[in-house]
Amino acid sequence: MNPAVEIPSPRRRAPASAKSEQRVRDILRVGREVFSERGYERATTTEIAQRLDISEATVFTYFRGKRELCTRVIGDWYDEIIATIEAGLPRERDIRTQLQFFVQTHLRLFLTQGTGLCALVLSEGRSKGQEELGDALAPLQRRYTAPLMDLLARGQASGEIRRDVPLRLLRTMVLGPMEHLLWEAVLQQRPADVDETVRGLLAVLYPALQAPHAELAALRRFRVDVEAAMHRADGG
Amino acid sequence: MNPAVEIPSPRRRAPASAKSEQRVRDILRVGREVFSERGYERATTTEIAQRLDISEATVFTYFRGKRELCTRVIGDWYDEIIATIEAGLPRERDIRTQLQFFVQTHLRLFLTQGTGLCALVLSEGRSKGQEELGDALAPLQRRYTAPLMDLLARGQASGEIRRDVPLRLLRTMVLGPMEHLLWEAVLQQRPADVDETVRGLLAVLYPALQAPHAELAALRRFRVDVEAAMHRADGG
Amino acid sequence: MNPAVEIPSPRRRAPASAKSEQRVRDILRVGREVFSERGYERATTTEIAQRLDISEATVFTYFRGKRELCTRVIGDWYDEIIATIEAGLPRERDIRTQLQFFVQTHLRLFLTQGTGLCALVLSEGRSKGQEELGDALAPLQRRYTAPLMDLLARGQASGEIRRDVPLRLLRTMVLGPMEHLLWEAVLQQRPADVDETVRGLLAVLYPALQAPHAELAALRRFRVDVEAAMHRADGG
Amino acid sequence: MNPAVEIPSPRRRAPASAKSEQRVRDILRVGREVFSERGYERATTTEIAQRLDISEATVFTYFRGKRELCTRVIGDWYDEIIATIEAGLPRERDIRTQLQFFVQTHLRLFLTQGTGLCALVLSEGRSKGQEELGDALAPLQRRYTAPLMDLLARGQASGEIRRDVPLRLLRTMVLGPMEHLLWEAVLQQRPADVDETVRGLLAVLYPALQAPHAELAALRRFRVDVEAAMHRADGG
DNA sequence: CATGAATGAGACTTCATTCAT
DNA sequence: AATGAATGAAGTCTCATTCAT
Repeated sequence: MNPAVEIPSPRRRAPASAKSEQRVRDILRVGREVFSERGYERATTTEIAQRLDISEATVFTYFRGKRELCTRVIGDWYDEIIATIEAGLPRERDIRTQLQFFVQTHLRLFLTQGTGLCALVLSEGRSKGQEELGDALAPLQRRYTAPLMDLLARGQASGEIRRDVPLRLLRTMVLGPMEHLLWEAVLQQRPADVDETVRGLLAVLYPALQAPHAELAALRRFRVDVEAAMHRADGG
Repeated sequence: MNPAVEIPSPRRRAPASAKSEQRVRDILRVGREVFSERGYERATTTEIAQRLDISEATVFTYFRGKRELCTRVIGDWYDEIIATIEAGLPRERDIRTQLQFFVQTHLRLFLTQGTGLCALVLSEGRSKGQEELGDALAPLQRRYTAPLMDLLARGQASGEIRRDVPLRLLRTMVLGPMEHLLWEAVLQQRPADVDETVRGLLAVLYPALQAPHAELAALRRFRVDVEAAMHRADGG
Repeated sequence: MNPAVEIPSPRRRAPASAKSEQRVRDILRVGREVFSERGYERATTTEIAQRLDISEATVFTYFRGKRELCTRVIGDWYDEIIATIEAGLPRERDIRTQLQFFVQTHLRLFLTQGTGLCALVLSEGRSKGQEELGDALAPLQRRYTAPLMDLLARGQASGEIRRDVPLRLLRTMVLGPMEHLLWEAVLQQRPADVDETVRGLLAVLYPALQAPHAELAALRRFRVDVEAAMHRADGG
Repeated sequence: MNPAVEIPSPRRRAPASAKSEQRVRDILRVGREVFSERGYERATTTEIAQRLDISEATVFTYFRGKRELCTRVIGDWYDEIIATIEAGLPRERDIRTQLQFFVQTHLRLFLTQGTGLCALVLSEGRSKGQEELGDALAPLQRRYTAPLMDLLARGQASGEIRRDVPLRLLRTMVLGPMEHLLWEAVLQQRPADVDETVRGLLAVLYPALQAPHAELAALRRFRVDVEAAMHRADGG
């Protein structure tokens, strides 16, 4: 028994019934709105409560505090993204197609509902004095980039992706431009044409990732294939 | 001098002596430190004043308030970057060399002191009720990317940079990975070897920007056209 | 540089001018009132501010928080007691006289203004979760009992106090009844006749402390001395 | 049963079944634990409910509120002590033996679970706006010290205890050191050897309470008279 | 010009208590 | 009888900003 250790008085347990689960969802939903609109510091528990027309105390019945709520908001959002990617990634297709899916899905999710959250993560996750949040984010960040790393690794194994450059750098080449596009979108409040952007991005990006001469070979094969297909269509 | 922030706008007095100007510079310098270390909300006028060993009230003698000080800090920072790039860019050398200078200079400036300011801009330019700042930022953002856009355009003109992709996208391919590298560096507290990093980045990046050989270019265009046609057929 | 260490934003320094010292004194004075009337938990910074007709924020300009204010209040009070004892203790007189001074001074100080503070220290200094306050008190507690321990030790050296019992127990025999008297006074809100009480207490207490047969010897000597004095008065 | 707290006073229902009584006992038992560990203010109904694994609301079904529960807890505790002493006191033995029983029983009861409750009484019986509790405590306090007073009175009657000092003071000499020992034990987290402590305490204490020999008594009275006369001459 | 001093406004958080079910 | 759920009221503390000197 160390006398210097203060035993904290136990917190109220958050209920777990159907009704309360709804409450949790409501608070998370509105919390996501407010945090993404205002950022962590400018978001207030008061505003979250007001938008739901509930007492501020109720928010604290379901979440230990502002910080935990924010962590949950971000965590849930990551989970959604990760789930969407993992569920939809067309693993049987070629690497380029998978990459395109990856990029497109991300941009769509971010641009349609997530610019605020994106900024939240980007700015709150890194500034000094936010290590708790940063720490909570680290594993999510890993799970979040895992599919991409895996994709690139498989590409290297199959020879579709160049092997003369560390994976880390390739990842940077993919995520970097994506983030930059988001940043532009955030600053300009302009929600851009995702599909068009993705096509353009891939056109520049993929050659950089390909094995040095593979592109030429692939395009030639492609041309031959298309030609053959046309012949089949014409003649058959 | 950035037009959006150049009015000193003191509330009661307009100091113009040499001593006053030194004060303004001091406050801007320390303000930059503090804002970049802590972000806007977590930065306090108290801390800024204490680091200068002056009274908090003095800060308010020279700046209308925290917000204005922050705007000036950001504006000055942009000005510096722009000036450094514009002054040093070796316009007589080939495009790759110029690009390398651009990338290297940026990474150096950012890694030295700019990651915090970068996040500051990101988080402040956005959230609700901060439109003023966002508006003040837009022209800076434009001037800031101008040298790069110019560089890429000259590259296209000279045939060193591919012409089959919009400039905007090429810019994204340059700035995106740079920013991502910075973000990684900050999160991992690993002060990265700038020169080494720049070399690696350019090795992957430049080929993607280069004008491809004729056959390659034609094949690429072909592929893009087919894809677009497919999309039209699919989506309508 | 450990990224997990959060650098706290620096606190405002408490001013040190004559005016501000007066403020500190005022707040300590009223803080002493309120803490002693209500105990730590029920005392509020709001009430302290209201009684002084100042803003609550002002209290926090001069003290880091409620806890620090309370610690200062208690510390100052101890200091007063210690100073009074140390200054007034008649070291040239016999042990009994010194002990009487010690007991009397304490009871007077406690009963006239300190019952609330006494209860504050007794109850707040020991309950779980108050270790910070308890720790701050420990050295005071030592300084506070030091004169008594010294007194008893000198008594043992001179043969006036029995040596067959550990000092600790003797100290308990002195402080215990004193505290009990205070406790009674606190609970009954009855401020008791200090002088009368002290005389009675000493009459019972001192014999218990004396060397087993010393009392008899001392009283005999006393009687002889008084008689001699009377003779001198009559005859001389 | 303590008259001041015997009314169960449920707000809406008056449960009287065996099951209900068990609930009341459970809550009182755990309430005692929590109040004694944390003190009144820092104890929470949440913690009491959680330790019993019942709903907070249930506590309020059986007690009007926190305050009433606390009053009952204290009352029951007093009742227990009083009952234990009254039942076990060996009235047929000599006074010293009875006193030893009294002291030993108290220390044991206190050290087992009572130090917190002791402080609880001390802090709750006092501060402003708590007069109700203080009033409820007074009769308990009286019943609680009654056996000791009786003991000492019988000692005086039989000549075993000195008669030259008011009973009240003798009581103080007994209870005071006991309480002080408890306090030390709590502060030092050292669970003291009760039997050893009691022996030591009695060895110093009892002689002080004993009727002195005739000469000694006369001399003591003489000394006190002289002192009183001096005081009259000096002050009054 | 510089600042010591003060503060209004508001943030997060806790907890005893109520009430419908 | 028991409780899930909600909340009013209150408390501590922070900070940009003002103003007289």
